Amino acid sequence: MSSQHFIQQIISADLNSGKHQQVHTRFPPEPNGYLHIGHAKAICLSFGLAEEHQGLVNLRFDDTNPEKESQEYVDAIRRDVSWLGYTWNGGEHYTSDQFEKLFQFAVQLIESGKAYVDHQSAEDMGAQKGTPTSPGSNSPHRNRTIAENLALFQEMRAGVHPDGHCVLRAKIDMTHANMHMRDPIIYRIKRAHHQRTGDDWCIYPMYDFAHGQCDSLEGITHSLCTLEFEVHRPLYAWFIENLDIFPSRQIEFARLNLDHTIMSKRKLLRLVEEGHVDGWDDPRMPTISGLRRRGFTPESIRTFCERVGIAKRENVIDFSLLEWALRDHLNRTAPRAMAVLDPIKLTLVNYPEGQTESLTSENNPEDPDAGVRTLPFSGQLWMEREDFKLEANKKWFRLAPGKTVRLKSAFIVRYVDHVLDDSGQVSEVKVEYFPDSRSGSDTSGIKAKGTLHWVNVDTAIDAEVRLYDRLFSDPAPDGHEGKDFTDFINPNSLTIRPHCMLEPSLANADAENPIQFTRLGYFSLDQKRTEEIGRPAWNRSVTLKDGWKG
RNA sequence: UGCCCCAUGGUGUAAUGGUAGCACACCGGUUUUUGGUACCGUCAGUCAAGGUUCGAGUCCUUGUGGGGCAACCA
Repeated sequence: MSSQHFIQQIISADLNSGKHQQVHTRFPPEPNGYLHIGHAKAICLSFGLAEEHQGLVNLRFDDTNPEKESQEYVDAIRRDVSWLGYTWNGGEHYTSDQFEKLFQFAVQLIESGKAYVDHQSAEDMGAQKGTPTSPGSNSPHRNRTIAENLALFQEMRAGVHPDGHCVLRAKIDMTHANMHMRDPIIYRIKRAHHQRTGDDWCIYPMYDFAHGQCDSLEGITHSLCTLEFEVHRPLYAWFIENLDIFPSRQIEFARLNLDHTIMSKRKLLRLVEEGHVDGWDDPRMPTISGLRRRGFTPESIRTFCERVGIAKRENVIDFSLLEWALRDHLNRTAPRAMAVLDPIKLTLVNYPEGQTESLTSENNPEDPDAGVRTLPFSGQLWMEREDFKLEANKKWFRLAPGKTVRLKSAFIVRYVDHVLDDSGQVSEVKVEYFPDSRSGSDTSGIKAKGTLHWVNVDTAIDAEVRLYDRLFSDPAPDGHEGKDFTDFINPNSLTIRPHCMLEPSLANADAENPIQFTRLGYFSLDQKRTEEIGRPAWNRSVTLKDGWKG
């Protein structure tokens, strides 16, 4: 029995005490942006907890601010949650479905003398609110009669008053130590077209007046949110108590922070709008859609979220944990293939002119069931530029004058000569091969320390490969006062290799099945870019761990 | 000069008054037709001071440090 985090403990206690018979959670995004890895943590938590207890999860779109929200975001959110592998078995809900009910709640509050209409300007109300260290003061409209408030609120709904002319406030305590309890605004007038309710409403409830009540109406037992809502909890409970409805409970946990990236929707939106990235799904983005396009798997993200844990303390997770989760999954599942990213020619001087042959190679040494594939081979191959060095020491296992290496799943070869191009760069390496060193039936007795990947020239696929580095060069791009996070954008976050050489089996690849390019990393086909350029384009999702301390 | 939350190796997270453990990262080794994987090992931690207790990472007090709270945003 593994240990439980504090929310699991609360749930166990509630189940054991009989407070609840079933766990019912919800994931409540505002459809005003794309989901990111931080949301993935919240999703895994709420869906995971329900799964654990055979409970229910609702997907709820918190759409109380029509000016910032849109259907595009609703669709993207649905897609991302599904992709992570979760099903909202408690149904799909919208706060806007409850607008009428919420209006009635407000009326109920007015009728019990706990809400009033205020006609002051935003500035005046702000001034009366006080500060965290000094109490606020009462509005001159605070003691209107119930009848007056009822009439005015009906007028607000009926569109009698212009935008911003008045608001409905809860009557709590203007001297409360918690700013959120100082007569919070619960309804405002806003003539904005809502993507679902159209122009039915010109007044919209505020977050605090909608969230807890929706939780309650949906029968949510445990309403999980991030720490910044901690100070809202007394208000959340106040509405539920004063409305006398199902007692959903809000519990807060620490949000996810990742080093070398940013996690605020507002800032991610700026990256998109200012053209720093290709869009919300740019493979460098920490969005779910970006990670998906980058080649991350749902399994890896879920593993990551598990490892990150749940607690109340502020945290910054190493990006390497995310990379580890991906490698861990793909090492077990991704088929291997060979590709040369920076090709130079490798000529076997003693290989019979015009001859070709077929070699076999295992698809995944970690998984015998993955089978084998055939590789065309000849005397004309591509090899990686960085696998050859003119001057090498004893620690260099790859090709160099005097060195002998194994070509993966093929033959052992020994350096003979090399050719320089006009600019003095190595353009071709010539080697002799040992016919009796064939992989699987090696009788040569020759030992080679290094193994190189290669691709046969005649059958190679020409492809674009996109290599990514972190988007920000600073571990905390938004943590510097006086500096904008865009100041820390890494100018080398994307490297495009326009003409790479891939083994022919990769002709059948698709975006859903990541591949390990032997010795290089995990890669996945980029559907969008492939269509754009009319030939294969691949993304490097993550490199292999590089144990070489050269 | 307020209120609320938090504090365990570099990072994250366990230990529910009774042996401070796990993972990632780092470093080293073994195996290896991927300088990958796997396996083994090293390094490294309870913010401070008091108190309660046979016994405190855990409970209490005070301090220190970090975070949050004053949108007609969520």
